[in-house]
Amino acid sequence: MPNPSSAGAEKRPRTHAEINEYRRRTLIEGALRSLAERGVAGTTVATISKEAGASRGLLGHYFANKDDVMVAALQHLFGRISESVRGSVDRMEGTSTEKLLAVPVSLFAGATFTELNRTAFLALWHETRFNEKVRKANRQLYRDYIIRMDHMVRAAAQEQGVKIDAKQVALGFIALSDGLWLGLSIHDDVLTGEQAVDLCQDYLRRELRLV
Amino acid sequence: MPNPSSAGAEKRPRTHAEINEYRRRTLIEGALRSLAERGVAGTTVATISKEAGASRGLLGHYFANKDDVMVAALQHLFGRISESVRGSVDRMEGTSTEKLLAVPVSLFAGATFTELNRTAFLALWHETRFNEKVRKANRQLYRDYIIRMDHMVRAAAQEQGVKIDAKQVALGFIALSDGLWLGLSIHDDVLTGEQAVDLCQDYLRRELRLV
DNA sequence: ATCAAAAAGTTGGACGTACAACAAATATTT
DNA sequence: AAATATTTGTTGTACGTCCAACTTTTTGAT
Repeated sequence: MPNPSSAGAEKRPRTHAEINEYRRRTLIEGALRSLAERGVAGTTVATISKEAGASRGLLGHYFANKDDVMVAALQHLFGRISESVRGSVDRMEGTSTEKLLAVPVSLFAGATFTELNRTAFLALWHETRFNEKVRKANRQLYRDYIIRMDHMVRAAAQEQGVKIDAKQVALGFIALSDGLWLGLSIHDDVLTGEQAVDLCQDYLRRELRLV
Repeated sequence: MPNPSSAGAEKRPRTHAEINEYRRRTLIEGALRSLAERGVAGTTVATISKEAGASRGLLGHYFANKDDVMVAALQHLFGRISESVRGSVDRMEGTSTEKLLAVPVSLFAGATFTELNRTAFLALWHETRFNEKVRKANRQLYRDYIIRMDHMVRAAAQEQGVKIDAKQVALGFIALSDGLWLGLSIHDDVLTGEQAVDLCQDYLRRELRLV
């Protein structure tokens, strides 16, 4: 009875409700670990189950099929990152502009910008293109993300008294940060997280006419 | 004896040299089509061969294994795009600044920014992360790409008489355009090619203090 | 120029592996 | 005891690679 590789010494759940929550979570996290380590082609029901410390068959008990695990994994990963960013931005004191500039900091911070998150994201981005269910889930997640960034940019622009196309700037920022996530994911040696933050903040400052 | 799906009415090659060139090319193009249509997990020796109008066994005659086909496909795709961009930029009359601003135009032009190119690139980006050979090939291609962009940015900056970190701006541009390629590849509805060009040119103009 | 031997190109089947999904049996909680 | 959780074995499919047979082009001796 192996435990999930990276879950540490968690107390074993006893009640059905606990078990259910625990298995779902560890299976999803196992899927993310497997995707990060082996990619889409190398991720199988067996590798996911092994990473989750469960048997092959158990996956079928919690998910209808492999595709559904991928959807859940995408939502889990996106949710984790977006909550982390939102949490650290909402918690801080400051103007709308300062909050906007804090987004890239949070996005490229150690807790979020991990090897696992980057590589799993790349794998799921790929999956988005070829898996109908994953594409639909991703579409919704991105829609919300764009709206949220649009609001933040709009607020900051109003604060600075500049008239800009907030939607366009939001899309530019998202494209830039996605590109940096992707680029750094592929070439670890080209760019550091600090440079990525600089590039994003620089972009936002210029659009807000702060430099 | 089926012909390659999209090759049209090409004359059948007769000499061994012609045959060799023809098969290599059609197999690589078949691999790109298969990757674009089916993704990494769905691309098999059989799908590549079918797209190329060849039998399964022939792939082994031209490539040592499937990985080598992927490497060749990446180099082919990257080379095709980079030659297209370089060609249209070198051909034009104008200042270094104008040439730099023409890069995104060429990058998001119809001939280059196709569904096939975008989707195949995403698949190969994914492959880069999990396939040693593909990663090495991609690393070299990107190194050259970064150097080329760095030179162009440096020349434009000198022309405008501004002092900027050319390497940083080059990386920012590459990240932004990669993000746009990726983003547009995933959500066809969010952004048009024209908007992508605007975003890239806007970025470069601000960095060059042109706005 | 001819034509048979050699080389290169090409095919489809065989082999061992591995996959996702299913099923039947066992263990644990309620 | 009933319901739920879990494991292991099974099934049919599909994979990459290898290979022996076959076809077409090239070579070179005449």
